[in-house]
Amino acid sequence: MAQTTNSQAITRTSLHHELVGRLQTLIINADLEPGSKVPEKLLCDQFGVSRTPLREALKVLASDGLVRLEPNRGAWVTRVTIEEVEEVFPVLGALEALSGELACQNITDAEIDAVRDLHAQMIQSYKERDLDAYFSINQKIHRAILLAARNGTLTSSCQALSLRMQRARYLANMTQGRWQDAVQEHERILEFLIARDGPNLARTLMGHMNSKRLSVVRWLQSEGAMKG
Amino acid sequence: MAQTTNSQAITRTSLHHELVGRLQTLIINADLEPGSKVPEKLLCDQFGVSRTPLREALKVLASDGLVRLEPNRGAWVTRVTIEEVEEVFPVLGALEALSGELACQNITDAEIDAVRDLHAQMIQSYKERDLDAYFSINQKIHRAILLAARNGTLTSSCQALSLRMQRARYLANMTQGRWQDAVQEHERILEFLIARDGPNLARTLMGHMNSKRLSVVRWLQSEGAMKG
DNA sequence: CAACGTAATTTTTAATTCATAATTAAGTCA
DNA sequence: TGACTTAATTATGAATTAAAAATTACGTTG
Repeated sequence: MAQTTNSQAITRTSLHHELVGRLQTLIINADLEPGSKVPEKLLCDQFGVSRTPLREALKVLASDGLVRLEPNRGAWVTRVTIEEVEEVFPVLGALEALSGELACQNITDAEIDAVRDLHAQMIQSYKERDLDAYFSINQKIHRAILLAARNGTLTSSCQALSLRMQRARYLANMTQGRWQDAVQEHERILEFLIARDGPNLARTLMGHMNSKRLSVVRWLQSEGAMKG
Repeated sequence: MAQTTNSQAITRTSLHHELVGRLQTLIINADLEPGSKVPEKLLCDQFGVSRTPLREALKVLASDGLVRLEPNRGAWVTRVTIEEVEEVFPVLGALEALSGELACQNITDAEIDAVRDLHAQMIQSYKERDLDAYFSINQKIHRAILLAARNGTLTSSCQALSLRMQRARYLANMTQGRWQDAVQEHERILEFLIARDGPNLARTLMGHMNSKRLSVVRWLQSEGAMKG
Protein backbone atom coordinates (compact mmCIF):
# COMPACT_ATOMS: atom_id res chain seq x y z
CA MET A 1 0.00 0.00 0.00
CA ALA A 2 2.77 2.36 0.95
CA GLN A 3 4.53 1.49 -2.29
CA THR A 4 1.47 2.43 -4.33
CA THR A 5 1.30 5.83 -2.70
CA ASN A 6 4.99 6.28 -3.33
CA SER A 7 4.94 5.45 -7.02
CA GLN A 8 2.10 7.90 -7.45
CA ALA A 9 4.11 10.53 -5.64
CA ILE A 10 6.96 10.08 -8.09
CA THR A 11 4.86 10.64 -11.16
CA ARG A 12 2.99 13.52 -9.59
CA THR A 13 4.51 16.87 -10.38
CA SER A 14 3.38 20.36 -9.73
CA LEU A 15 1.94 22.28 -12.62
CA HIS A 16 4.43 25.10 -12.45
CA HIS A 17 7.34 22.66 -12.49
CA GLU A 18 5.95 21.01 -15.59
CA LEU A 19 5.50 24.42 -17.17
CA VAL A 20 9.10 25.43 -16.47
CA GLY A 21 10.27 22.47 -18.53
CA ARG A 22 7.81 23.05 -21.35
CA LEU A 23 8.65 26.73 -21.63
CA GLN A 24 12.38 25.98 -21.57
CA THR A 25 11.85 23.69 -24.54
CA LEU A 26 9.82 26.30 -26.41
CA ILE A 27 12.53 28.91 -25.87
CA ILE A 28 15.46 26.63 -26.73
CA ASN A 29 13.78 25.49 -29.92
CA ALA A 30 13.08 29.14 -30.73
CA ASP A 31 9.36 28.39 -30.96
CA LEU A 32 9.23 31.51 -28.84
CA GLU A 33 11.20 33.99 -30.89
CA PRO A 34 14.17 35.70 -29.16
CA GLY A 35 13.41 39.31 -28.36
CA SER A 36 9.67 38.77 -28.61
CA LYS A 37 7.11 39.16 -25.89
CA VAL A 38 5.98 36.01 -24.11
CA PRO A 39 2.33 35.58 -25.14
CA GLU A 40 0.81 34.66 -21.78
CA LYS A 41 -2.75 34.32 -22.97
CA LEU A 42 -1.82 32.17 -25.95
CA LEU A 43 0.33 29.84 -23.86
CA CYS A 44 -2.41 29.49 -21.25
CA ASP A 45 -4.84 28.37 -23.96
CA GLN A 46 -2.21 26.11 -25.50
CA PHE A 47 -1.37 24.34 -22.23
CA GLY A 48 -4.87 24.55 -20.80
CA VAL A 49 -3.80 26.29 -17.59
CA SER A 50 -4.58 29.59 -15.96
CA ARG A 51 -2.14 32.45 -15.75
CA THR A 52 -1.19 31.91 -12.11
CA PRO A 53 1.01 28.81 -12.58
CA LEU A 54 2.31 30.16 -15.88
CA ARG A 55 3.46 33.33 -14.20
CA GLU A 56 5.08 31.32 -11.40
CA ALA A 57 7.05 29.45 -14.06
CA LEU A 58 8.06 32.68 -15.80
CA LYS A 59 9.58 33.97 -12.56
CA VAL A 60 11.82 30.91 -12.41
CA LEU A 61 12.82 31.25 -16.07
CA ALA A 62 13.65 34.89 -15.43
CA SER A 63 16.04 33.97 -12.62
CA ASP A 64 17.69 31.55 -15.07
CA GLY A 65 18.04 34.33 -17.65
CA LEU A 66 15.83 32.79 -20.34
CA VAL A 67 13.26 35.57 -20.11
CA ARG A 68 13.48 39.13 -18.84
CA LEU A 69 10.67 40.53 -16.70
CA GLU A 70 9.87 44.18 -17.12
CA PRO A 71 7.67 45.43 -14.29
CA ASN A 72 4.18 46.14 -15.56
CA ARG A 73 5.33 45.38 -19.09
CA GLY A 74 5.41 41.59 -19.06
CA ALA A 75 7.99 38.94 -19.93
CA TRP A 76 10.30 39.02 -22.96
CA VAL A 77 12.34 36.19 -24.43
CA THR A 78 15.99 37.15 -24.05
CA ARG A 79 18.26 37.28 -27.07
CA VAL A 80 21.64 35.58 -27.26
CA THR A 81 23.91 38.58 -27.57
CA ILE A 82 27.64 38.69 -28.15
CA GLU A 83 28.00 40.26 -24.71
CA GLU A 84 26.14 37.36 -23.12
CA VAL A 85 28.21 34.77 -24.95
CA GLU A 86 31.42 36.52 -23.88
CA GLU A 87 30.16 36.35 -20.29
CA VAL A 88 28.67 32.88 -20.11
CA PHE A 89 31.29 30.80 -21.90
CA PRO A 90 34.16 31.67 -19.54
CA VAL A 91 31.96 30.75 -16.57
CA LEU A 92 30.93 27.52 -18.26
CA GLY A 93 34.59 26.88 -19.00
CA ALA A 94 35.53 27.18 -15.34
CA LEU A 95 32.67 24.90 -14.32
CA GLU A 96 33.43 22.27 -16.95
CA ALA A 97 37.09 22.36 -15.96
CA LEU A 98 36.05 21.57 -12.41
CA SER A 99 33.75 18.83 -13.63
CA GLY A 100 36.65 17.26 -15.49
CA GLU A 101 38.89 17.46 -12.44
CA LEU A 102 36.27 15.85 -10.19
CA ALA A 103 35.22 13.30 -12.80
CA CYS A 104 38.77 11.95 -12.95
CA GLN A 105 38.60 11.37 -9.21
CA ASN A 106 35.22 9.67 -9.20
CA ILE A 107 34.39 8.12 -12.56
CA THR A 108 33.98 4.33 -12.74
CA ASP A 109 35.45 2.11 -15.43
CA ALA A 110 31.94 1.38 -16.69
CA GLU A 111 31.24 5.09 -17.06
CA ILE A 112 34.46 5.59 -18.98
CA ASP A 113 33.40 2.81 -21.31
CA ALA A 114 30.08 4.57 -21.83
CA VAL A 115 31.87 7.81 -22.74
CA ARG A 116 34.12 5.87 -25.09
CA ASP A 117 31.02 4.50 -26.83
CA LEU A 118 29.47 7.93 -27.11
CA HIS A 119 32.71 9.28 -28.50
CA ALA A 120 32.76 6.60 -31.20
CA GLN A 121 29.17 7.43 -32.12
CA MET A 122 30.07 11.10 -32.30
CA ILE A 123 32.98 10.40 -34.64
CA GLN A 124 30.59 8.43 -36.81
CA SER A 125 28.17 11.39 -36.92
CA TYR A 126 31.09 13.61 -37.87
CA LYS A 127 32.07 11.34 -40.73
CA GLU A 128 28.46 11.26 -41.93
CA ARG A 129 28.23 15.04 -41.59
CA ASP A 130 25.12 14.62 -39.44
CA LEU A 131 25.23 17.86 -37.44
CA ASP A 132 22.07 17.23 -35.40
CA ALA A 133 23.29 13.82 -34.24
CA TYR A 134 26.75 15.27 -33.58
CA PHE A 135 25.37 18.02 -31.33
CA SER A 136 23.14 15.60 -29.49
CA ILE A 137 25.91 13.07 -28.75
CA ASN A 138 28.38 15.83 -27.96
CA GLN A 139 26.02 17.08 -25.29
CA LYS A 140 25.64 13.58 -23.87
CA ILE A 141 29.42 13.29 -23.48
CA HIS A 142 29.70 16.56 -21.60
CA ARG A 143 26.77 15.50 -19.44
CA ALA A 144 28.32 12.10 -18.70
CA ILE A 145 31.50 13.78 -17.48
CA LEU A 146 29.45 16.24 -15.47
CA LEU A 147 27.51 13.45 -13.77
CA ALA A 148 30.72 11.56 -13.04
CA ALA A 149 31.87 14.57 -11.02
CA ARG A 150 29.25 13.59 -8.38
CA ASN A 151 28.37 17.14 -7.56
CA GLY A 152 24.70 18.07 -7.88
CA THR A 153 25.34 21.77 -7.40
CA LEU A 154 27.87 21.75 -10.19
CA THR A 155 25.44 19.81 -12.39
CA SER A 156 22.60 22.26 -11.99
CA SER A 157 24.83 25.33 -12.34
CA CYS A 158 26.26 23.97 -15.57
CA GLN A 159 22.91 22.96 -16.94
CA ALA A 160 21.34 26.34 -16.31
CA LEU A 161 24.12 28.10 -18.19
CA SER A 162 24.25 25.46 -20.93
CA LEU A 163 20.55 25.98 -21.47
CA ARG A 164 21.10 29.64 -22.19
CA MET A 165 23.81 28.84 -24.70
CA GLN A 166 21.83 26.05 -26.33
CA ARG A 167 19.62 28.73 -27.82
CA ALA A 168 22.70 29.62 -29.86
CA ARG A 169 23.67 26.11 -30.84
CA TYR A 170 22.14 26.45 -34.28
CA LEU A 171 24.24 29.60 -34.59
CA ALA A 172 27.45 27.68 -34.08
CA ASN A 173 29.65 28.33 -37.04
CA MET A 174 30.49 24.72 -37.87
CA THR A 175 32.77 25.24 -40.79
CA GLN A 176 34.81 22.23 -41.87
CA GLY A 177 37.88 23.57 -40.12
CA ARG A 178 36.15 24.33 -36.86
CA TRP A 179 34.34 21.02 -36.84
CA GLN A 180 37.59 19.14 -37.35
CA ASP A 181 39.28 21.08 -34.55
CA ALA A 182 36.38 20.33 -32.22
CA VAL A 183 36.63 16.62 -32.93
CA GLN A 184 40.35 16.69 -32.25
CA GLU A 185 39.74 18.48 -28.95
CA HIS A 186 37.32 15.70 -28.07
CA GLU A 187 39.95 13.09 -28.85
CA ARG A 188 42.15 14.65 -26.21
CA ILE A 189 39.26 14.94 -23.77
CA LEU A 190 38.62 11.21 -24.04
CA GLU A 191 42.32 10.45 -23.77
CA PHE A 192 42.78 12.45 -20.55
CA LEU A 193 39.59 11.05 -19.09
CA ILE A 194 40.75 7.48 -19.68
CA ALA A 195 44.11 8.37 -18.10
CA ARG A 196 42.19 10.01 -15.26
CA ASP A 197 44.47 13.02 -15.72
CA GLY A 198 42.41 15.70 -13.95
CA PRO A 199 44.57 18.79 -14.52
CA ASN A 200 45.00 18.13 -18.24
CA LEU A 201 41.34 17.25 -18.72
CA ALA A 202 40.37 20.47 -16.95
CA ARG A 203 42.71 22.49 -19.17
CA THR A 204 41.43 20.82 -22.33
CA LEU A 205 37.76 21.31 -21.42
CA MET A 206 38.36 24.97 -20.72
CA GLY A 207 40.16 25.40 -24.02
CA HIS A 208 37.36 23.55 -25.77
CA MET A 209 34.85 25.96 -24.32
CA ASN A 210 36.99 28.88 -25.38
CA SER A 211 37.07 27.59 -28.96
CA LYS A 212 33.30 27.27 -28.90
CA ARG A 213 33.01 30.83 -27.67
CA LEU A 214 35.17 32.15 -30.48
CA SER A 215 33.17 30.21 -33.02
CA VAL A 216 29.81 31.44 -31.78
CA VAL A 217 30.99 35.03 -31.41
CA ARG A 218 32.39 35.07 -34.94
CA TRP A 219 29.08 33.83 -36.24
CA LEU A 220 27.10 36.40 -34.30
CA GLN A 221 29.42 39.14 -35.53
CA SER A 222 29.06 38.13 -39.16
CA GLU A 223 25.31 37.88 -38.70
CA GLY A 224 25.22 41.34 -37.13
CA ALA A 225 27.32 42.68 -40.00
CA MET A 226 24.86 41.25 -42.51
CA LYS A 227 21.85 42.81 -40.83
CA GLY A 228 23.33 46.11 -39.70
CA MET B 1 10.54 65.17 -17.48
CA ALA B 2 12.08 62.09 -19.01
CA GLN B 3 14.61 62.02 -16.21
CA THR B 4 11.89 62.23 -13.57
CA THR B 5 10.01 59.34 -15.13
CA ASN B 6 13.25 57.42 -15.35
CA SER B 7 14.33 57.90 -11.76
CA GLN B 8 10.88 56.81 -10.67
CA ALA B 9 11.10 53.80 -12.94
CA ILE B 10 14.33 52.76 -11.25
CA THR B 11 12.81 52.81 -7.80
CA ARG B 12 9.70 50.97 -8.92
CA THR B 13 9.88 47.25 -8.40
CA SER B 14 7.43 44.42 -8.67
CA LEU B 15 6.03 42.96 -5.49
CA HIS B 16 7.35 39.47 -6.07
CA HIS B 17 10.86 40.80 -6.72
CA GLU B 18 10.76 42.73 -3.47
CA LEU B 19 9.57 39.60 -1.70
CA VAL B 20 12.45 37.51 -3.06
CA GLY B 21 14.88 39.89 -1.39
CA ARG B 22 12.98 40.04 1.87
CA LEU B 23 12.64 36.29 2.12
CA GLN B 24 16.34 35.80 1.30
CA THR B 25 17.17 38.06 4.23
CA LEU B 26 14.84 36.18 6.56
CA ILE B 27 16.40 32.88 5.59
CA ILE B 28 20.02 34.07 5.77
CA ASN B 29 19.45 35.61 9.19
CA ALA B 30 17.81 32.34 10.25
CA ASP B 31 14.64 34.23 11.17
CA LEU B 32 13.11 31.39 9.25
CA GLU B 33 14.58 28.36 10.95
CA PRO B 34 16.43 25.85 8.74
CA GLY B 35 14.41 22.68 8.26
CA SER B 36 11.19 24.40 9.24
CA LYS B 37 8.11 24.93 7.13
CA VAL B 38 7.70 28.30 5.46
CA PRO B 39 4.65 29.83 7.14
CA GLU B 40 2.82 31.27 4.13
CA LYS B 41 -0.10 32.74 5.99
CA LEU B 42 2.06 34.38 8.63
CA LEU B 43 4.39 35.93 6.05
CA CYS B 44 1.43 37.19 4.02
CA ASP B 45 0.08 38.97 7.10
CA GLN B 46 3.55 40.22 8.03
CA PHE B 47 4.25 41.71 4.59
CA GLY B 48 0.65 42.67 3.91
CA VAL B 49 0.45 40.79 0.61
CA SER B 50 -1.65 37.95 -0.73
CA ARG B 51 -0.42 34.46 -1.33
CA THR B 52 0.00 34.82 -5.12
CA PRO B 53 3.13 37.03 -5.15
CA LEU B 54 4.54 35.22 -2.14
CA ARG B 55 4.27 31.89 -3.88
CA GLU B 56 5.84 33.35 -7.03
CA ALA B 57 8.78 34.42 -4.88
CA LEU B 58 9.04 30.99 -3.25
CA LYS B 59 9.38 29.38 -6.67
CA VAL B 60 12.42 31.55 -7.37
CA LEU B 61 13.95 30.81 -3.97
CA ALA B 62 13.44 27.12 -4.62
CA SER B 63 15.37 27.31 -7.87
CA ASP B 64 18.16 29.01 -5.91
CA GLY B 65 18.12 26.20 -3.36
CA LEU B 66 17.10 28.27 -0.34
CA VAL B 67 13.80 26.47 0.06
CA ARG B 68 12.57 23.09 -1.08
CA LEU B 69 9.08 22.72 -2.53
CA GLU B 70 7.21 19.53 -1.77
CA PRO B 71 4.16 19.13 -4.01
CA ASN B 72 0.98 19.63 -2.01
CA ARG B 73 3.07 19.90 1.14
CA GLY B 74 4.36 23.44 0.84
CA ALA B 75 7.81 25.03 1.09
CA TRP B 76 10.52 24.11 3.60
CA VAL B 77 13.62 26.06 4.50
CA THR B 78 16.63 24.00 3.44
CA ARG B 79 19.30 23.08 5.95
CA VAL B 80 23.01 23.60 5.37
CA THR B 81 24.23 20.03 5.33
CA ILE B 82 27.79 18.75 5.17
CA GLU B 83 26.96 17.23 1.79
CA GLU B 84 25.83 20.63 0.47
CA VAL B 85 28.93 22.38 1.79
CA GLU B 86 31.14 19.75 0.17
CA GLU B 87 29.33 20.40 -3.10
CA VAL B 88 28.98 24.16 -3.12
CA PHE B 89 32.42 25.28 -1.93
CA PRO B 90 34.36 23.63 -4.78
CA VAL B 91 32.02 25.29 -7.29
CA LEU B 92 32.40 28.62 -5.53
CA GLY B 93 36.15 28.07 -5.54
CA ALA B 94 36.21 27.60 -9.30
CA LEU B 95 34.07 30.69 -9.83
CA GLU B 96 36.11 32.87 -7.47
CA ALA B 97 39.29 31.68 -9.15
CA LEU B 98 37.86 32.86 -12.46
CA SER B 99 36.81 36.14 -10.90
CA GLY B 100 40.38 36.68 -9.69
CA GLU B 101 41.78 35.89 -13.11
CA LEU B 102 39.42 38.30 -14.85
CA ALA B 103 39.75 40.96 -12.17
CA CYS B 104 43.49 41.13 -12.76
CA GLN B 105 42.78 41.86 -16.42
CA ASN B 106 40.16 44.52 -15.83
CA ILE B 107 40.54 46.15 -12.41
CA THR B 108 41.37 49.86 -12.27
CA ASP B 109 43.97 51.44 -10.00
CA ALA B 110 41.17 53.19 -8.09
CA GLU B 111 39.45 49.87 -7.49
CA ILE B 112 42.66 48.32 -6.23
CA ASP B 113 43.00 51.22 -3.81
CA ALA B 114 39.47 50.57 -2.60
CA VAL B 115 40.29 46.91 -1.95
CA ARG B 116 43.46 47.97 -0.16
CA ASP B 117 41.35 50.19 2.11
CA LEU B 118 38.89 47.40 2.80
CA HIS B 119 41.78 45.07 3.57
CA ALA B 120 43.18 47.51 6.12
CA GLN B 121 39.77 47.81 7.75
CA MET B 122 39.51 44.04 7.87
CA ILE B 123 42.90 43.73 9.58
CA GLN B 124 41.71 46.28 12.09
CA SER B 125 38.56 44.22 12.77
CA TYR B 126 40.77 41.17 13.19
CA LYS B 127 42.96 42.93 15.74
CA GLU B 128 39.85 44.10 17.60
CA ARG B 129 38.41 40.58 17.45
CA ASP B 130 35.22 42.02 15.94
CA LEU B 131 33.92 38.98 14.07
CA ASP B 132 30.77 40.61 12.68
CA ALA B 133 32.72 43.51 11.19
CA TYR B 134 35.36 41.07 9.92
CA PHE B 135 32.78 38.95 8.08
CA SER B 136 31.09 42.01 6.63
CA ILE B 137 34.29 43.57 5.27
CA ASN B 138 35.59 40.20 4.11
CA GLN B 139 32.48 39.83 2.00
CA LYS B 140 32.93 43.32 0.56
CA ILE B 141 36.46 42.44 -0.57
CA HIS B 142 35.34 39.30 -2.36
CA ARG B 143 32.51 41.27 -3.94
CA ALA B 144 34.86 44.05 -5.08
CA ILE B 145 37.06 41.51 -6.84
CA LEU B 146 33.98 39.88 -8.33
CA LEU B 147 32.71 43.18 -9.71
CA ALA B 148 36.15 44.01 -11.11
CA ALA B 149 35.89 40.86 -13.22
CA ARG B 150 33.25 42.69 -15.32
CA ASN B 151 31.16 39.61 -15.85
CA GLY B 152 27.53 39.87 -14.79
CA THR B 153 26.86 36.17 -15.27
CA LEU B 154 29.77 35.31 -13.01
CA THR B 155 28.55 37.83 -10.45
CA SER B 156 25.06 36.40 -10.21
CA SER B 157 26.25 32.78 -10.21
CA CYS B 158 28.65 33.52 -7.37
CA GLN B 159 26.11 35.49 -5.40
CA ALA B 160 23.48 32.80 -5.62
CA LEU B 161 25.87 30.20 -4.24
CA SER B 162 27.37 32.57 -1.67
CA LEU B 163 23.87 33.22 -0.41
CA ARG B 164 23.37 29.55 0.29
CA MET B 165 26.64 29.39 2.21
CA GLN B 166 25.99 32.59 4.11
CA ARG B 167 23.38 30.70 6.07
CA ALA B 168 26.35 28.83 7.51
CA ARG B 169 28.56 31.84 8.15
CA TYR B 170 27.73 31.90 11.84
CA LEU B 171 28.74 28.24 11.82
CA ALA B 172 32.24 29.06 10.65
CA ASN B 173 34.66 27.66 13.15
CA MET B 174 36.72 30.80 13.68
CA THR B 175 39.26 29.50 16.10
CA GLN B 176 42.30 31.70 16.67
CA GLY B 177 44.40 29.51 14.39
CA ARG B 178 41.90 29.43 11.56
CA TRP B 179 41.27 33.16 11.79
CA GLN B 180 44.98 33.90 11.60
CA ASP B 181 45.38 31.62 8.59
CA ALA B 182 42.46 33.30 6.85
CA VAL B 183 44.00 36.73 7.38
CA GLN B 184 47.31 35.52 5.98
CA GLU B 185 45.54 34.13 2.93
CA HIS B 186 43.97 37.54 2.44
CA GLU B 187 47.39 39.19 2.61
CA ARG B 188 48.42 37.09 -0.35
CA ILE B 189 45.15 37.79 -2.16
CA LEU B 190 45.79 41.53 -1.91
CA GLU B 191 49.42 41.10 -2.91
CA PHE B 192 48.59 39.17 -6.09
CA LEU B 193 45.74 41.54 -6.95
CA ILE B 194 48.07 44.55 -6.73
CA ALA B 195 50.60 42.70 -8.89
CA ARG B 196 47.73 41.84 -11.24
CA ASP B 197 49.00 38.26 -11.13
CA GLY B 198 45.91 36.41 -12.39
CA PRO B 199 47.07 32.78 -12.15
CA ASN B 200 48.40 33.14 -8.61
CA LEU B 201 45.38 35.11 -7.46
CA ALA B 202 43.12 32.43 -8.89
CA ARG B 203 45.09 29.70 -7.12
CA THR B 204 45.05 31.58 -3.82
CA LEU B 205 41.32 32.30 -3.97
CA MET B 206 40.60 28.65 -4.66
CA GLY B 207 42.79 27.58 -1.77
CA HIS B 208 41.10 30.15 0.45
CA MET B 209 37.72 28.70 -0.42
CA ASN B 210 39.02 25.23 0.31
CA SER B 211 40.19 26.30 3.76
CA LYS B 212 36.77 27.79 4.43
CA ARG B 213 35.14 24.55 3.37
CA LEU B 214 37.28 22.52 5.76
CA SER B 215 36.54 24.92 8.59
CA VAL B 216 32.78 24.84 8.06
CA VAL B 217 32.68 21.08 7.58
CA ARG B 218 34.66 20.48 10.78
CA TRP B 219 32.25 22.66 12.66
CA LEU B 220 29.20 20.92 11.22
CA GLN B 221 30.74 17.55 12.07
CA SER B 222 31.44 18.50 15.67
CA GLU B 223 27.94 19.95 15.95
CA GLY B 224 26.47 16.74 14.53
CA ALA B 225 28.55 14.72 16.98
CA MET B 226 27.22 16.79 19.88
CA LYS B 227 23.60 16.29 18.86
CA GLY B 228 23.70 12.77 17.52
C1' DC C 1 -0.76 70.32 -39.96
C1' DA C 2 1.66 68.97 -36.00
C1' DA C 3 2.06 68.30 -31.22
C1' DC C 4 0.36 67.77 -26.84
C1' DG C 5 -2.98 66.16 -23.60
C1' DT C 6 -6.79 63.30 -22.35
C1' DA C 7 -9.64 59.34 -22.49
C1' DA C 8 -10.38 54.53 -23.56
C1' DT C 9 -8.67 50.07 -24.17
C1' DT C 10 -5.57 46.61 -23.35
C1' DT C 11 -2.43 44.29 -20.38
C1' DT C 12 -0.26 43.27 -16.21
C1' DT C 13 -0.42 42.49 -11.30
C1' DA C 14 -2.32 40.96 -7.11
C1' DA C 15 -6.30 39.47 -4.17
C1' DT C 16 -9.98 36.43 -3.64
C1' DT C 17 -12.32 32.28 -4.26
C1' DC C 18 -12.86 27.51 -5.14
C1' DA C 19 -11.26 22.81 -5.40
C1' DT C 20 -8.22 19.30 -4.08
C1' DA C 21 -4.93 17.03 -1.22
C1' DA C 22 -2.84 16.16 3.33
C1' DT C 23 -2.93 15.94 8.14
C1' DT C 24 -4.95 15.30 12.42
C1' DA C 25 -8.27 13.74 15.56
C1' DA C 26 -11.85 10.82 16.92
C1' DG C 27 -14.17 6.57 17.06
C1' DT C 28 -14.56 1.69 16.42
C1' DC C 29 -13.03 -2.93 16.16
C1' DA C 30 -9.84 -6.50 17.23
C1' DT D 1 -5.43 -1.03 25.23
C1' DG D 2 -3.64 -0.42 20.72
C1' DA D 3 -4.09 0.01 15.89
C1' DC D 4 -6.63 1.07 11.90
C1' DT D 5 -10.19 3.54 9.47
C1' DT D 6 -12.91 7.42 8.59
C1' DA D 7 -14.34 12.04 9.04
C1' DA D 8 -13.23 16.84 9.76
C1' DT D 9 -10.13 20.49 9.58
C1' DT D 10 -6.37 22.78 7.66
C1' DA D 11 -3.43 24.03 4.02
C1' DT D 12 -2.00 23.95 -0.74
C1' DG D 13 -2.72 24.69 -5.70
C1' DA D 14 -4.99 26.86 -9.51
C1' DA D 15 -8.75 29.73 -11.62
C1' DT D 16 -11.19 33.78 -11.50
C1' DT D 17 -11.95 38.39 -10.63
C1' DA D 18 -10.77 43.01 -9.56
C1' DA D 19 -7.57 46.84 -9.46
C1' DA D 20 -3.63 49.27 -11.30
C1' DA D 21 -0.62 50.59 -14.93
C1' DA D 22 0.73 51.15 -19.68
C1' DT D 23 -0.21 51.80 -24.36
C1' DT D 24 -2.87 53.50 -28.01
C1' DA D 25 -6.08 56.32 -30.24
C1' DC D 26 -8.54 60.32 -30.59
C1' DG D 27 -9.57 65.06 -30.13
C1' DT D 28 -8.26 69.63 -29.33
C1' DT D 29 -5.31 73.49 -29.55
C1' DG D 30 -1.49 76.20 -31.10
